[in-house]
Amino acid sequence: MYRSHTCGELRSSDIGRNVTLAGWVQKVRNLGAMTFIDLRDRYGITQIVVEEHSPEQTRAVAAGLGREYVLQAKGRVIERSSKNPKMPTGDIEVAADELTVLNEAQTPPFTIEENSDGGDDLRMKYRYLDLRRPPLQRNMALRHRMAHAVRTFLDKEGFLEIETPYLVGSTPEGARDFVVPSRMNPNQFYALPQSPQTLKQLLMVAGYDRYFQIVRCFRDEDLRADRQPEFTQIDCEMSFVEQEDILEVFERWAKYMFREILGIDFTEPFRRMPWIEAMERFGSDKPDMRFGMELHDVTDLAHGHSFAVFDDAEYIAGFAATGCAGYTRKQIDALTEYVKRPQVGAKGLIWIRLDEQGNVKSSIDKFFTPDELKTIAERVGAQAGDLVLLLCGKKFKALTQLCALRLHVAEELGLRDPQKFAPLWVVDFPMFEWDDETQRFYAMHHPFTSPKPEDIPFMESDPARVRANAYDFVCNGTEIGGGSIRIHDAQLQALIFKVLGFTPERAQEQFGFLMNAFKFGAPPHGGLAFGFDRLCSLFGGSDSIRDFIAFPKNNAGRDVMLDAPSAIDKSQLDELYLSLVKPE
RNA sequence: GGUGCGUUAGUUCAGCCGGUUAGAAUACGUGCCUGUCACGCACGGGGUCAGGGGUUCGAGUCCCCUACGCACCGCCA
Repeated sequence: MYRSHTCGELRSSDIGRNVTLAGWVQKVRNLGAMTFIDLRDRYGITQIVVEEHSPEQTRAVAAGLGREYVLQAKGRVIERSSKNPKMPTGDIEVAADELTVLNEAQTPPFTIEENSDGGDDLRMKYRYLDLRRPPLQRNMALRHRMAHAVRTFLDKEGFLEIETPYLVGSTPEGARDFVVPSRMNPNQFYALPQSPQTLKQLLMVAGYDRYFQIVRCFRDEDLRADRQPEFTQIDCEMSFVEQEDILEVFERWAKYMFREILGIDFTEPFRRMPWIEAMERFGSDKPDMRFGMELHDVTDLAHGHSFAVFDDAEYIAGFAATGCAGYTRKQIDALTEYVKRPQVGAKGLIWIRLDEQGNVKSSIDKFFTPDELKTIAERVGAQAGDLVLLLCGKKFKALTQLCALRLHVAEELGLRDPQKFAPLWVVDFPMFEWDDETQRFYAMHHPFTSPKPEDIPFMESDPARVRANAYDFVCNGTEIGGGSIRIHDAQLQALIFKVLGFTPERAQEQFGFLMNAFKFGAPPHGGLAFGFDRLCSLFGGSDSIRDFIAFPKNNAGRDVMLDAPSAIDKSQLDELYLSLVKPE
């Protein structure tokens, strides 16, 4: 028996027991006649004490220990003469009778403690060491508990977890596919699924009216802090449902998750907001609702004052930065610099200061009377002590820039509290999105999304006007999930493909399997998928999903621990009928 | 495909306007220390300043290229 207890479980009630612990040596504090050893496993840390009267052999082992040695300690639980209230096990320690080194360890390249001294890159290279650290172990445990809670809830609701294949066919729309060559089918390729979208719709045709899967998805696109080439979705689909039925089930699910995992009760229904309203009030289809500072259109008030910047702009809007009237010139300049960064892309920033006495001061004093400025300030909801920030330009461009500025100011004001959660549903997304580059419409969600029945008449005359039965679940400015009611009618599906510029032949070639299936009795259906990694990072209070994935990829999509991707042997290439071309 | 920032001891970083022997903290090693828990004290070892090229009497420092890392834009139905 290697151990009788873990390193996290002994308490003062265990005093007097003979125990055996095993774990990793986190720290050795040698005081001369006595030595303290912090022994760590994933359950916690227990202090082992070796004293002058301990057996000679034990003292010798203690003297030779290094960091991360794997150690077995046998001894008696005793009360500490000086307790450590910071540790759960801080009232006791184990007086070692016998120490056994189960394995030695090289000195690790960074400290394996609550807060490591190692940088991201190094910790990624030695991920197995980083994963020993308590924060990562908490994250992995959180992820496990969340996956478990998902399955518990959906099982109770009658959902079946059904696995779909990872080797599937390539799809032209959407993200770039990862492809896998087929040895048995020369010059042909599988693709790894970007999502099991069409497969789960086929399961609906097959009558599995409540399906879910916690499933890996693959997209060969550039990475971000919250984007990995392989990521995990909670993928769900239901038959004989309308949008309202799906939102009802998954709102209960989300509340269940908040309650089970975080102990937070949401008694009120989640907010709902049409897409256009989210864009106009927050400049984003995933607004952060933890704080106010909503955007307001002031175009009518701003035009016609001989201020060319405004008069030339299609849209002028802004918001009141709460309590920022005291911002110095330097701070306002910094905000101006911020919006002028290429990532934001604004040309400049207009401000109106509304001080505590109600006086106005503005960068556009020359063009507006104080009363006119006050009217603008009132429109954006400014109170005394606020700083009104205005941007202008093309409508959605200005709104998007204002969104960035709003989040930036909120960050500065500490309003983006990771302990606070503001969930909402964004609904009524547009069906199509125009792409200037290719001069055609793309499906904003995906081409199987159903349009609002009342908008179908505009499908060919004014596609931009058509709204979809599509919805996103948003929390704290992050898109956590999204879905739609699908098309189950082959004719309507054919019409959508037409609007998207598919010839009937091409639609048949790419999605024939789905359209054929729809001829055999497809039920009305719809569903949604949640980004599980993002959900974990949201619940874990972190911005990076990498902290919640055991073995993530770096910025360039590389696994620096495995050193993948890598070259393969000529013989492997030959088997696959592949030859390599030198990159430019 | 693009933009910005970065790369100096095992690690995290400092290193001014280009100047003579490149520092700190921590980790590591040795010794001392009976209540530590960020133990303390003393001593010690440890550097291809990412790589290459250039400017200069002289480059960690300035310029160019490359590699790598991070963040972002494009992209992500």
